[in-house]
Amino acid sequence: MSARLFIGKVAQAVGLSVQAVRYYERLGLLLPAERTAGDYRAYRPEAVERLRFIRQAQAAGFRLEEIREILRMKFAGQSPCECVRTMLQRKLEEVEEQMAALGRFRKQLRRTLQRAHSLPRLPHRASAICPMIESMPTVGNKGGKKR
Amino acid sequence: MSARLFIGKVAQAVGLSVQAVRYYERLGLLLPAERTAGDYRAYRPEAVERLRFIRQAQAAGFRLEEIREILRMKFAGQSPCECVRTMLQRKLEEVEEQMAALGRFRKQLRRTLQRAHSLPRLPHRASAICPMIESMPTVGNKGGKKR
DNA sequence: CTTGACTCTATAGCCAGCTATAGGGTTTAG
DNA sequence: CTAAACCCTATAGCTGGCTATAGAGTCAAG
Repeated sequence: MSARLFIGKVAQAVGLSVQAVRYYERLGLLLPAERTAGDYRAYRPEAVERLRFIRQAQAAGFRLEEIREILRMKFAGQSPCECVRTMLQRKLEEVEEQMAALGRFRKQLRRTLQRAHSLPRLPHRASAICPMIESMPTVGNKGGKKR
Repeated sequence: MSARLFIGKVAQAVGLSVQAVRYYERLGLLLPAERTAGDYRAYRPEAVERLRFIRQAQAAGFRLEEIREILRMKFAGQSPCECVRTMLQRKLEEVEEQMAALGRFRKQLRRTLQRAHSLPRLPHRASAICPMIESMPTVGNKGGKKR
């Protein structure tokens, strides 16, 4: 009789918005819940756990699509752990890369700011827009973003 | 007579797509070019320099909106350098923050992978989806992205 | 039975920086 | 004069993870 939760309760329990929960369902992260006669989603408590898992996995750096795959595997009776380990490994490498890129960018910024002290304040060459920026080497990458 | 470049040449000269150049114009980064009788944009060579500056500024980590402001200042006869310095300073702080967040995330990942070696391979508790992920502490932030 | 809180679907919008497409017109070498 | 290569505007779509809105229906307490 009880043990059925409407979406608002479920969302509240995990700290998500109602729309986010519906969104997860649309993406296939959440199995479609049973419905009441009036077409309300009626969740069982397991759904809350599943949503909590989703949040955990997000915190672990997984994208929703990846999470869906993990859940699908589990649902298919497989243990996703081996695969998850591989994914985590890959994440780690990505993070390393991002950090390296950010580090390069930071160095760049520092040097530019350093140089700023020794540049003439005003006026600039007429043709220049801002020597501070113009004197920066072009780094093909804008600071750790993909592209 | 010569010295007029159509958009394709200009784009090619700076390594942008034609659409990107038009997009910059729409955003106000590029002054509207003169037009031929047939409504083609006819650029003078300065436009190439301006676009190059835009790329530099992008590489410096500025967003297009910020670049537009810098250019507007210059156009208004002001020296944007002081302001640019402030912006660079702020960028630097942002980068520091991002790096710190990434560092925390990396630590997290490493610990999780470490723990993976000591976890039972199979089978998991029925209720668990993946203990590896479930054993991770929730870190409000998914690895250095904004949000 | 009313009322207010809740829910439903479907659609559009946000961020940033573009790319892709449709359906036309222009330029210029040969 | 033809034809290829170029250009024009306007609109829609991409990425990812949502949020916001409209317009309608449902649930449950009193």
